[in-house]
Amino acid sequence: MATLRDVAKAAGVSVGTVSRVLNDSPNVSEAKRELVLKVMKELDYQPNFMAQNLGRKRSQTGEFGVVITGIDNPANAEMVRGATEEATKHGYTVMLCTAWTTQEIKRYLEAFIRRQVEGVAVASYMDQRTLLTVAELQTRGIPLAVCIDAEWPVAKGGKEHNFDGIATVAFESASTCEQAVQYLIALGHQRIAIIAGNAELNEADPRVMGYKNALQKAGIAYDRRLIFRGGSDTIMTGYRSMQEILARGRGISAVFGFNDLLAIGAMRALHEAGLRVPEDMSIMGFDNILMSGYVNPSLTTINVPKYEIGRDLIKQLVGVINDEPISHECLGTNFVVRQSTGLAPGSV
Amino acid sequence: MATLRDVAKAAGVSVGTVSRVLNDSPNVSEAKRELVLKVMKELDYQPNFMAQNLGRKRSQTGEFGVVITGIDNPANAEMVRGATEEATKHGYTVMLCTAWTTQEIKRYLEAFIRRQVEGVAVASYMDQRTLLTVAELQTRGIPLAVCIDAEWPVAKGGKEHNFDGIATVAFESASTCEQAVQYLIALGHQRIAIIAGNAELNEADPRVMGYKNALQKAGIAYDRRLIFRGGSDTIMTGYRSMQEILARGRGISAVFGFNDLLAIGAMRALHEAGLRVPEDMSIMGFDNILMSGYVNPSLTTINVPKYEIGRDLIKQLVGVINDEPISHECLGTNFVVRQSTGLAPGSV
DNA sequence: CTGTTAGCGCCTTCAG
DNA sequence: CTGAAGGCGCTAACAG
Repeated sequence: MATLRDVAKAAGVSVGTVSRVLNDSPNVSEAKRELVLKVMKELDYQPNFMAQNLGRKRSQTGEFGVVITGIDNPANAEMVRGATEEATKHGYTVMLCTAWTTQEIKRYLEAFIRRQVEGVAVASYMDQRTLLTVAELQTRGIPLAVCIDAEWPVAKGGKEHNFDGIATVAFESASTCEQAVQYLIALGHQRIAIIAGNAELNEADPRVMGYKNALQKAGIAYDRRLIFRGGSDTIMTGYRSMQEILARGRGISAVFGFNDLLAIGAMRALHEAGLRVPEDMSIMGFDNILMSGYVNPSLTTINVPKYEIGRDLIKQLVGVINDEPISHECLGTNFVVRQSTGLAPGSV
Repeated sequence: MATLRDVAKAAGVSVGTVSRVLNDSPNVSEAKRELVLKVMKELDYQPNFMAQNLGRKRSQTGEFGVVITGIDNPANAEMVRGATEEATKHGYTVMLCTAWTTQEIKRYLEAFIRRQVEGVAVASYMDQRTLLTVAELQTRGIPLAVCIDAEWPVAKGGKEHNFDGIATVAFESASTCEQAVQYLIALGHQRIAIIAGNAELNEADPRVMGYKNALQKAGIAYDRRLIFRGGSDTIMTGYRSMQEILARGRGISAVFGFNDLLAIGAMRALHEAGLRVPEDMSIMGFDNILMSGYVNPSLTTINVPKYEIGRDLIKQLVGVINDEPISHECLGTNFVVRQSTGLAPGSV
C-alpha cells in the first residue's frame, strides 16, 4: 500500500505538493499536478481515509447517514430513494441503517457519529423517545434532519422538544385524515375502526386527531375500543387486527389502517373470512405505497410525499453544511380514493 | 472533545494505561481501570475512531457493508433483515447501500473500502459485470461474500469467474422452476410466457433453464417470443409487460414472473382488463415475498430463502475474519402453490 | 507556487 | 502491571 510519502518521493516532490493535488488545491503548477497524478496511478496509490480525516478540523467524509425504522415498509424504501438520489446529486453517498427499535437506532446513530458522517437524516416517523435519542446528535455538532408529523410533538404530558437546532421536514396529515374520515362518514359509515399498528396512540397523532375531528363534526361519539393496536407496522399485524375486529363484531363497517401494509393485511383477512371489500367493509390506508394501486381491490389511501421527504431531508442537510440557516418545511398530503371504500352496508 | 491524553492527565495515569482500559486489556489493575472509566465518563470522553484505526494493522471498525440492488424489492429487504440480525449477533453493525446500477455499486463499494469495513456482502442477484466489479475487492484484502444462482456463472461466451477467494451463498432454483413449470403444463397450459423484468436473459439463468427443461420434457417447443423483458424489477414493469402480452394475444394462458413484484403487477393489468386469475390466466411468481400471500388472489410462487441468504452471507464473512477457510453454500428453494394458478381455459 | 515542519489522537512496542 | 517514546498517513500552517 503506497503512501503519500512514497508518491512524493517517486515524483521527486514534497508531500505537501502531493497533498495539494490530492485536495484539488489551485496552488499547484499544471506540470507537477500531472506528474503527481501519473505517479499516483503507477503506484496505485489510495489515500488513507482515516489518516485524511484525522488531521482535518471539519472532516469531509462525503457521507450522510440515513436511519429508517423497518426496511420492510415500502414507504420507507421510497424515502430512501429520494434521499439517495439527492445525496448523489451533491456528490454525497448515503449510509443506510435499518433499525427496528429505539435501542438499535441509538446504536446506529453512534456508529454514524464515530464514522463522522457529515449529517444524519431520520426518515421515519419517530416517537418521542427516539427523537430524544436522536436529538443528542446536535450536541455533537452533527447536522441533523428529521421527518415529523406537522402537529408533533404536542403530546400532553410529553416532554416538549425544541427543534431549533434540527432541520425538519414535516408533513401535514391531520386535515387530510379528517377529510378522509368525513368521506367515509358521508358514505354512511358510523362505526369506523382504526388499525394503529405500532403507532404511539395519543391525542397528538395527527391521524387520530383528524379521525376525532371528523367524528365530532358528524356528531359521532369517539369510542376508543374501536382502536386496535398490533405492535408492529406489518401486513401480518393488519391481518391479525382485522381478525380481532371480526371476532369482536361491533357493527364496524369501515377500517382505517394507519399504513397501507396494515390495510392490505386487513383486506386479506376479510377475503379469507368470505367478506367483500368494499361491499361488506370499507378499508382505507395511509402512505400510498406503490403496491396499493395494484392490490385487488385497489386501496383508498392517503398519499404521503415519501420521495420528497427523503429528498428534502438531504437538501436541508446540505444546506446546513453550507452554513445556511436551519429550515423547517411542511409538505402536504392528499386523499386518494380508489376501490376499497364504498357505501356502508344497508345504507342504500 | 476530550482526548485520551486529557483523560490520562485527569486520572493521573499514562496514556498507555488509558489506552489499555479502552481496549479491554487484562493488564490493568482493577483500581486503575475503574478510576479511568470514571474519569472517562466525567469528561464524556469519546475515542476518535479515525485515530484508533489509523495506527492499527488490521482495522477493527466493527462494520460490514451490505450492497443491495433496489431497496424497493421486499425480497431484498428480507435479506437485509437476515444480514442485520446475524451481524448484530456477532457485535457488528451493518452499513447498507442501495444501488441500482453497476456504476453505483462500484461507487459504494469504494466508499466501503475507504471506510475500512471488515467485510462486504452483496445480497442481490448480480449480473456478470457487477460481479467483476465486486471481485476487485478481493485484491484489496477485504473479505467478500456474494449471493449467486447455483448454476451461475456458466454463460456460454461469458467470462468465467473464479470464486476461490469469495465466499458464496448460492440458491438452487433451476430444478424448482422446472417443477413449477411442469405443474403449469400439467394444468393444461401450453403457451407459457415469461416476464423477465431486468434479468439478464441468457441460457445460464436458472429460471430460464428450468423453464426450458420442463418444456422440453413435455415436448413443447421453446418460443423466445414468449419472453418479455421490461428493464426493471418492479410492479410497474410487470403491469406493462402483461399489457403487452394481452395486446399481442398469442394464446398465452399462463405467465411466469421472474419475481413476485412483476407477477403482482401482471395480475393488476389482468384485473383491469376484466380477466380473471386464474380462470382466464394463471400467474406464477418468484421470491415469495410476504405480500404474495396477501394479494388477491394469493400468488403461486417459488420460495427463496431470503432471510437465510442474508444471514449466511454475514456468517461467512465472520468466518473469514476468524481465519476459517472460505466456504461455499447452497440453499434450496421450493414451490409454493397458492391461488393464482389453475387449469388452462378450456382444458376441463 | 513549493518544501518543511508540526501535529491530529491513538496504538504499540519497549523498558522498568 | 505501568510509563515513555515512536510512529500510523495525512493535513495544515509556515516560510521561502
